[in-house]
Amino acid sequence: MKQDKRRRLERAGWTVAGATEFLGLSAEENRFIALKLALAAGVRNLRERRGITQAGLAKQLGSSQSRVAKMEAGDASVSLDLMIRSLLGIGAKPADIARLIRGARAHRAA
Amino acid sequence: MKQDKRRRLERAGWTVAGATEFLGLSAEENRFIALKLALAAGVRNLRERRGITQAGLAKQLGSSQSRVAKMEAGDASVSLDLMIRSLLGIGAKPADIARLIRGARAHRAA
DNA sequence: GCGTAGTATGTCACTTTTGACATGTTCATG
DNA sequence: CATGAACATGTCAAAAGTGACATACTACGC
Repeated sequence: MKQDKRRRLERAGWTVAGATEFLGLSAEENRFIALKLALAAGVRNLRERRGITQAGLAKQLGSSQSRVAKMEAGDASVSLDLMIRSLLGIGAKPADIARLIRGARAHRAA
Repeated sequence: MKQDKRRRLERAGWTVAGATEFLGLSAEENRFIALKLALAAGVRNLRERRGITQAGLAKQLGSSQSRVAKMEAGDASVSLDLMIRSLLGIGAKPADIARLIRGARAHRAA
């Protein structure tokens, strides 16, 4: 399970080198990643709900399909800035974003 | 008042070129900036509450005093990533961050 | 099978963000 | 008014993030 989580994170480009907590991620790194993953999921959900494609969203953001894909995959190479911009771009309100963040949990392995 | 707001934003490095809404910022740009400012204020508040200096926080983040100062000033050159990391670094929980975001209002001029 | 629409993944030149440093400001205390 | 501590502002080389593109995978209708 831990191996599984580590592999998934590394797959997404996260450097799982590290320190203290239960998987070698500090409590804060862990929270930060959880938060990004929550937002990533939020983008995908909302986008699908809106019935638009990654390419569509990308165009509307002045970005590219590949970037949107990476974003939704929780790739380490995409910034929170882009995620938040995307959410706003899809029409999420600050309250919606707040909800996503509040709901972010250090995710347990599948 | 509008002039005042514009000047304050430009002072902080924001490119206030633009488009549609009441100050030439689109609704989304506007929300995005408001959100950053809310987080900036949150960092300062929480840091002071903790009684640590900018230099102290910087050290703990592996950053520098000047960057923390810019961040708290809402400078356009600092990313959401750094702000969120800072909040987590000070000990804010996701719920706290969510509260800050939810409370973000497109700020009216002074 | 073949084509097509949507998504995933890798790479890269270009841009933005970064930490570091210098330097300036403010304000309290001797 | 010196000295020091905390904060502000500017600059820059290095690092991280970016859009774009190519290309691959998947699933559906033909």
